[in-house]
Parts: sequence; C-alpha cells; structure tokens
Amino acid sequence: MQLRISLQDGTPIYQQIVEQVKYLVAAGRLKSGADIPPIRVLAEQLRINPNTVARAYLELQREGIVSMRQGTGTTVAEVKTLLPRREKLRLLGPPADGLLTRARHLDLSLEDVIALLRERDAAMHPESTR
Amino acid sequence: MQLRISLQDGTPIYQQIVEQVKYLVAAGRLKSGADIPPIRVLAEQLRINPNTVARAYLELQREGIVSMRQGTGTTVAEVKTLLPRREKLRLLGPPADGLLTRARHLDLSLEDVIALLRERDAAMHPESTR
DNA sequence: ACTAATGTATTAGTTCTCTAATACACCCAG
DNA sequence: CTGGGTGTATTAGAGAACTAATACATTAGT
Repeated sequence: MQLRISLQDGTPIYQQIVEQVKYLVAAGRLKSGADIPPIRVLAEQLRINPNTVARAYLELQREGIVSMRQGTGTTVAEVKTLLPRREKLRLLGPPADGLLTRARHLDLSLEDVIALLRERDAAMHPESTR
Repeated sequence: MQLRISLQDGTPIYQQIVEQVKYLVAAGRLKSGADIPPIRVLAEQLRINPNTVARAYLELQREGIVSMRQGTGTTVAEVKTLLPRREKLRLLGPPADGLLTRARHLDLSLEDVIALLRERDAAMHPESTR
C-alpha cells in the first residue's frame, strides 16, 4: 500500500493516512478482507512514529472502514453487509444536512446541489468501460 | 437575537455562535441587511469575553454571512449577489465530495444520496402551503 | 471637535491536539 | 511453550487552539 504524506502541509499526519485509506477503499483499490500493512511496517515506511499510524487505524476502525485484531493484523472491513440500509442513511444524515445548509446560505437550490453531486460523482469514478 | 451557548459541551463558544447565526440566516429569521448585536452587547448577554464574539463574527464575515464595519456595526450580508455562481459552486465542492466519499464507503449509490438530500431538504423547510 | 458606540489589535494563560518514546498484551506458527 | 509479529496502553513534550484582559482605531451623531 503506497501512501504519501506531507509533514508540513498543516493537516495532521494521522488524518492524511485516514483520508488516503478511505480513498483507496472507496476507489476499490483495497477490497473487503484485504490486509492493511501492520502499524510498525507502515510507520517505518512513512518514517513516522507507530503511534501515529495506530491513531489513524483506530479512527478507520471507529468509522467501520477497517477491522483490527491484536496479534492478527488489520484488514478492510465488510462495510457493505454489516449495517442495515437505514443505519447507513442515518450515518449520512449530518453531512447531508451540512451540505444543504451551506447551499442555502449561498442561495443555491436543491437542484443545483444535486446537479453538482452528479458532476462530482462522475468525476470521481469515470465509468469509462461500460 | 437570542442565542444559547453551552460552556462545557466541548465545542468552542465562538463556533456555537457561528453555527447558530448561520442557522438563523438560513432559516430566514435574520434577513439580509439586518443588524446583528454589537460585539460587546452580545458578549455581555452571553457572559463571555467580547473577543470571543469578535472571533465568531470574524468567521462569519470570512464566510460571507455578515458584513462588519468599524464604528457602524455588523449586518447580515447579501450573499445572494456577492458571489458569482461558479464561485458558490466551488465553495460547495469539498463538502459535496466528502458526502459522496462517505456514501461510497457505505456502498450507497448516487441516487440514494440524492433521494436522501431531497428528503432532508423537505424536512428542513416544510413548504407546507403549496 | 467632542463623545459615545462600534470593530480591531496585542498579549497572555489555559487547555487541547498531535506526535513521539517506551513498555505492555495478545495471537499464532514452530 | 517459546518467539516473532501484531495491536494496545501510558506518559510526556511541543505546538496550536481557545478564551480572556486590556488597549487602540474608526465611525456617526451632536
């Protein structure tokens, strides 16, 4: 797993790791059940303290992205089947509300937001081969 | 303007002010051009330091919600006309991407997200009389 | 010009966040 | 049961965030 972190861009290291792993999972580059590098290995690779990696993994676990087991290692969790649909939607509520509120401030309509989402979504995974 | 802040809920005071003012504006309870209480007045009302209120107002100004002028006071800005449309959409990009990423993690489709947004939007301002 | 009201700037102290150093606990292959 | 590999816990220190105390600068009315 190849990650790239910057020590001076202001955003915390552990958060950079979280974001990049989340991206890899979302992009399908890390499949459910796949092994994530051990804390020490990734720490050495990135030249940072193991605790910082542990912090990142802990956050990923808290969000249900990965599953950690002492002695065994860390793997990508099977989010798809773990939560019922209504629970997933509940998790998505706050960020959705935040987006709508910001749009409202800017006097943009719901349809504007939806159009923006479609555009962004298309840009994120360009379903080229279909 | 009636605000309610909690000193021990963890979230910074200035941020609570920001959120509540943003809500009042979004809900139409504070119209464009309306006066916001002077820094000292609100500070005294909330029993906090004027600097904390100033910090909140500064943030609101930075986001284009209010307009401050020394000697005169602070008023609700006319967001609608201040920014060009493409700039508004640009501001909405990051939260939109964040929402899509989270949805992807949960294996929810774009259409699911859009449906959720419509639902939330309807709940936020229940255009009852239509 | 004066004055009262407003936002602005400087400084400081407390608390929280982030990272690290180090030691501990668990799991599994041999 | 032992050893190497794994995640976990404790402590500490540097830095940033938050709030406050206090003084300064600008505006508008008189």
